[in-house]
Amino acid sequence: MEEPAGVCDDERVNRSRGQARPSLKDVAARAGVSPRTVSNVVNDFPYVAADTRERVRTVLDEMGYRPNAAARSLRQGRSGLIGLVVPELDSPYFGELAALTVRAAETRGWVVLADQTDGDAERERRMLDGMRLQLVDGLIFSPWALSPAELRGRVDAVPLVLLGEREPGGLMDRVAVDNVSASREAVEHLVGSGRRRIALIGAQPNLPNNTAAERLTGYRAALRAAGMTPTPHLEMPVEALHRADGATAMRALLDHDPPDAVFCVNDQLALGALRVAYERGLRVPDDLAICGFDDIEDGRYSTPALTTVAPAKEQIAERALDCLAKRLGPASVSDPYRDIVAEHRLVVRETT
Amino acid sequence: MEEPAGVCDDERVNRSRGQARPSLKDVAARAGVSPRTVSNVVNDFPYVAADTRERVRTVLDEMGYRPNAAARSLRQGRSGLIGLVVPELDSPYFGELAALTVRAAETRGWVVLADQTDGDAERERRMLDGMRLQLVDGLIFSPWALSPAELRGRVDAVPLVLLGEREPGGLMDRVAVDNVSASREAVEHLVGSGRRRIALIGAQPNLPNNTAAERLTGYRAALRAAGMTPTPHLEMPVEALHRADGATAMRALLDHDPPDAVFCVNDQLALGALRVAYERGLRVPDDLAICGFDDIEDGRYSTPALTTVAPAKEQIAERALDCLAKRLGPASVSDPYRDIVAEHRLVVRETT
DNA sequence: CGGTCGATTTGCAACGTAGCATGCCACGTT
DNA sequence: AACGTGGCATGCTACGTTGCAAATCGACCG
Repeated sequence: MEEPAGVCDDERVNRSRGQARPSLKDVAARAGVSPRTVSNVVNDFPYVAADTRERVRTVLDEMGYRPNAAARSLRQGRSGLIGLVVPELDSPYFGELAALTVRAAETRGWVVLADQTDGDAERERRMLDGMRLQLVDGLIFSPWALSPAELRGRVDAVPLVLLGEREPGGLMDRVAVDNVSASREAVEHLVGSGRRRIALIGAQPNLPNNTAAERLTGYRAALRAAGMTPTPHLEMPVEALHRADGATAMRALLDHDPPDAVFCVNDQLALGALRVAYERGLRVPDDLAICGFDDIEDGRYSTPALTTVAPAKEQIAERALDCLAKRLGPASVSDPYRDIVAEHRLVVRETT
Repeated sequence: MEEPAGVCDDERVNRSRGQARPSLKDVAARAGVSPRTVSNVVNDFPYVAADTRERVRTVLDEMGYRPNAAARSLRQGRSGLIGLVVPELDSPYFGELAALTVRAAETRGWVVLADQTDGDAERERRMLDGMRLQLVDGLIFSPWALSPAELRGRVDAVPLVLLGEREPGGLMDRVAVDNVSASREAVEHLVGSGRRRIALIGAQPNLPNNTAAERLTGYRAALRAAGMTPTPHLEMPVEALHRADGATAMRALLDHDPPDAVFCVNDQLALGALRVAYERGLRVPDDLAICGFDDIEDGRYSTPALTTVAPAKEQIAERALDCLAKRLGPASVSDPYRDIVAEHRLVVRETT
């Protein structure tokens, strides 16, 4: 480790590894001012003479100074990073959500650190308790396998916003659509178009995941409201919420007890089901109606195009960031936790 | 949470709200050892007596100590973060790539900071030069709008791996499939199945993006090899590489000069084209064959399922991380830059 | 019993930055 | 001429951590 030598004026542009990046001190030495003054220039502090500012700016440019994020973070106690933890980044819904979150965070000067848990409880725990919590100013977390009790038990001081999942103690901020109402509307739409044997794909009896459970609740409510009786064997459980699982469930349904409509708890399942309908030679929507949830882009271009429930994803991202911004503000501690309901709407396309 | 009594009174500024996270010093005071010893325990330094280690461990647990990432990063000059910069996180290909990268990085003890540029040149520049470069140990960058010349001009502070794009000077590591060969194989497959009027969707004449250009080259090569002459008006330009663009291009083709096959430079375009074929009542693959590129999951479940070129995405992620790991290692400086070719294979499904 | 060695523990310093308080200067006022 | 005053510049310090080297201790050897 050697000194950057202050006066070194050889510009090594194409060198594989230039010397260490200049610090405030290096710039200060070159500009003939104190490090503190350079800091004042960098941070646009008011009392800096115009010519000094000019000169320092020039040197800053020359030397290609960039603030050291670690030092800043250490000094100010803020990193400007927020964590986004979702089950999987490669599922369309979470991909879109991640994109929207990154975009929205950018306008607030935040950088997003994205992580996925693959729906694994252990990994979810690690995200909530692990070291990287010391790295982010706040966390947006979409739980999957972790029970609400465990969520409540977390000790950390970092502001946390839950997506989708409600934490029963009311001890955390949360943003989600009204899954029960939304599902109910969707299924009522199926009922309204004359369907009588309406199945559901996507029950997850062994997971504490509220989202699927709430959508199941809405489905049942719609059936009952129409004078039908929810039938257990029309409620298809799935391992995961991918296309393959939707396909498997659809095959099982068709083999045993063909319905005239399926409500799927997400679009991926619906697209899997749609594919199976095609394989079996069923006409959609004539022989079988299909409705999904999430309004992922794939569904808009499937053949036929998928009817679905569209949650206001931008709103979800924005509101989640709002929550964090509020918690990171001055009055953070005392504010009551919020349960924000994002909008949704039923988008009727060609599968119903 | 109880008030830690007694010895802790000498912490004055540290505890703002009684909830401040404990530092090594706090733990040390409570355990009756020096901060350095606590550090030794945390880092599994060998020379620590068994009972001391035990005692310190207990206190660490009690106080819920977590290392401060900023301080560590400042001290060691390494943050354990790597940046992943892609055009868009919500496009299936990059979503899958991001997921694989995050997963692979995890096994190496790295955390991924995901960013998207929306294909905007200015934003790409910002990513390459901006502050967050001071935050990450390395960068995996998938350029879109930035010209190779600009790439070369960057003052390199951290190791950089390019995805897809080749930087002509050979001054950077790069991982990509052999786009020319892969495209050629795909188009040869179309030729081999008797197609004679083979269009391409996805030319990007105004972008320096090599990927699309290379795939165009492969397409032309295959045609020539089959004794056909590439026709400009069968090479459809697109604004972006989304489904909508594929649909638009397909409509234009069908309106003016219907082909009997289309090779699309990515799957999203192909799915958009497929959708239009359906709208126009064309039978796929009888009337029109369609082939894509990327092997995104949607294509496996579309109706009919999409023939495509499958790049070895896991390999791309792993190799890119390999490059970074190597550059971050001791012999970093002198190593020659590598141009890694990832594998690919043609996956024939139902659209051809 | 002095000396040496290895095991264990510790103090000091520094990474780069920004908060705080103070010092310096020119200018205008009393 | 002494005294504010406001604009401007700068030391000093701490944020939490770890590399380095030195200090402490008991045990063992000659």
